[in-house]
Formats: sequence, structure tokens, C-alpha cells
Amino acid sequence: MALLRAREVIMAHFRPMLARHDITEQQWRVLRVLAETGPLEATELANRASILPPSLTRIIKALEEREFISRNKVKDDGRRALLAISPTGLALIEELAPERAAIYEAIEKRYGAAEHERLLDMLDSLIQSESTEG
Amino acid sequence: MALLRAREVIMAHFRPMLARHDITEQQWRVLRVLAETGPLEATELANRASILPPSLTRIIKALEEREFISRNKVKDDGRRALLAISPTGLALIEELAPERAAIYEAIEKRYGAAEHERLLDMLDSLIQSESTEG
DNA sequence: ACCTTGTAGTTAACATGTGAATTACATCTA
DNA sequence: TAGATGTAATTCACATGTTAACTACAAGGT
Repeated sequence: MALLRAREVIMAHFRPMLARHDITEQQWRVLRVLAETGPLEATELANRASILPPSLTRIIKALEEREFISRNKVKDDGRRALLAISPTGLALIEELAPERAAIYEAIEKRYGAAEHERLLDMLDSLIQSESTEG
Repeated sequence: MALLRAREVIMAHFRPMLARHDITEQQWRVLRVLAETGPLEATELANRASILPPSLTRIIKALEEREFISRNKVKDDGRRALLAISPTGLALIEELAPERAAIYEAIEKRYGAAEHERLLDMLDSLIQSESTEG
């Protein structure tokens, strides 16, 4: 599957950066979503980060232990909890942001910025066509 | 990551089929490669199926126990072994082939055959541009 | 022959993917 | 208000992804 291979070669560029800071790709995704979107409940966070609930439970636990995120129970509903990125977590994201941008720029330079954008559009279109009609 | 989501929505169509026959996506990929290419050594098989060696070791073990594949040591080199699909495994692949084709046709119908092909070309191009210069 | 280096596979340890079952809580309804 | 149903999150069991370490064998050099 071409999608699988494409994802591999792209992520290969980011792994060294993530390894240096001792976080996984998924933990990074969770932190980025929280940094960009603000506090979220677990279900919404799982959707936005494309992570399944069981995985998210474990990731939250790990990130909480390292104090990258905090959780506050929602009043009036004992099931839900609001997850928010902490100052420490936010600092990490911001520290990685320039490197992340540089890596994407390098990819665009090799592959072509226009091609890159067109590819993203096509992928979004594919996702839409499949997820709506199902 | 758009690549991740795209892969998810595509694979979602195949999962019910695979679950019915009690094989995983990766096991299916291994069997397909062996069916299409003929007997291979583990390293080559891992590359073609985009599976890492440790995973392949486990998958081979599982497929061997179910007698979907066979392994024969290579003469003159005690490290290598030739992996080949068995008649049982081949029968499974051939049984699934029509359904697989139908699913891809349905996707092309929704998404557009030309778009589909263009997307594959772009992905291959991306893979090339990253894996060669890396 | 011995030692070094390289290669093919495997094992280990930990994180995530995936589906099913379970818990805790909400809500609805009789 | 008790019971049925629905929802959010977790837990369980197993398969894979990922890196590092390790074993087994091969090839070369001394």
C-alpha cells in the first residue's frame, strides 16, 4: 500500500527529533492538538489526533506522569474530563516547532511545494469521499 | 497527518473481509507478496511487504503454524531460508481476490478512477524523492 | 587456524493498533 | 424511583511497530 510507504518515509524524518526529546509520535500528536485547539475531552481529542480510545488512555497516563498535560473532571458529568496541555508541554511543542517547520520545508523543497499541496488536497478529498458515503 | 487518516478510511473497507477469514492485514500482505512474487527470503519479503524484521518473524511463525506458508533452509548458507506460500495459503488469497477487487472498484467509483491513479503516482513520486535523496 | 567484520534472523522491551468486554455515569421511561 | 438504554472511558487480550541487543553464520584478512 502506497499510503503506508509514503507515511513511513515522511515520518522517518521526524523520528530522530522525537527520539531526542524522548516522546513518541503519538504523544507528540496529542500535545500538538491540545496546543492548537485548547482543552478537549478525551473522545474529541482521540478523533482529532486519530488515536483510538484504548491508546489514548495509555498516552494520557504517560503524559500526565511527565506533567505535560493536566486533567480536570467536568462538573455535572462524572465520566468526562477536560484534558489541557501544561506550560511544560507547551514549552516542548514550541521548542520543536521550528525544527518541525524546517523538516516540512525540506520535504517540500525536494518534492515540490505545489505537488505537496495538491497531494494534501487529494488525500483530504479521498478521506471525505470515503468517510461521508462510507 | 493526512496520510494516516487516508490509510485508515481505506483499510476500514478491508477489515471486515479479513476478520471473516481470521487473518490480519499484515498476514494478508505477506501472503499476497508471496503469491505474486514466488518464494522469497525473509529480508526481501520484509522489504516488499513493508514490514520490519521483528514483526515478520512473528508473522511467519503464525502463518507457519496455520500452514499457510512453508520455510526451507537455503543450502550453502545456514542463515537464510526461503519462504513460500502453500497451496492452502494460495487458495485463501485466490478466494479473497474477487472481493478485494470489488472493494477497490467501489473506492474508485466514489473517488474517481483518474484521481485514484494520479494519487498513486504522486505517492510513488513522493516515496521516490524521499527514499533516494533521503 | 584465528580474529575481525559483515549479514540474516531472532529475541527483548516497550508503545501503539484493534476489537471485545467492562465499569461508571447519564438519561430516559414506565 | 427502579429498570432499560445510551455514552465516556477504561481494561483486557492479542498483533504489530520500533529500537536495541543478541545469536548464528559467512567472508576476508592476518
